[in-house]
Amino acid sequence: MVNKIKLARIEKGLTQAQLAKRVNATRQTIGLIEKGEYNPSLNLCIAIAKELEKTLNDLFWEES
Amino acid sequence: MVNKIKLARIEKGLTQAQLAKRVNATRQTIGLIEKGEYNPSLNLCIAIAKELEKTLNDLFWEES
DNA sequence: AATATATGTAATATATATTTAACATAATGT
DNA sequence: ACATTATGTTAAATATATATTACATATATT
Repeated sequence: MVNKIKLARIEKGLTQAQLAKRVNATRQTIGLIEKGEYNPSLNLCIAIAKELEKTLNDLFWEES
Repeated sequence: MVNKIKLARIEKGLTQAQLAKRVNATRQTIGLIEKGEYNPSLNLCIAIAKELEKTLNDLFWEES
């Protein structure tokens, strides 16, 4: 399963480092979130979503 | 502005303590989230949304 | 071959979310 | 009046998200 965040980031033509800078995070944090090994804060999720022109549901929600 | 989470919780007929228990959090944490003074973790947001039968966007997303 | 870029990963430090415990108040029921 | 329930709030302790620094690798470019 390829990550939705990674896909959205690549669609926007951004590197991990570029996205990190725009959301005031580090490259490492972005990498871990994309790996799905993280439990990021709501504010960071919102910042990422806005930067990638997606919503929270688009990137972080899965119907079960 | 009354909180969307508080509204959804009351609609479900739950107290802060009851919701807290169901999402493995404390009453205080729920209270602070409802006050909007908190930056909760994504996992907690997801747990709250599922328990209240809402989505992340319903409770935590605002168009700007 | 050498350099630059993008990403993976690990150790330690720091900031902050969350818990625990406690006390306060308002509302309700007996 | 008394007890109970729901919520507000605060202080200190604990867990964990995030930053910082560093090194490694793979790929592309010159």
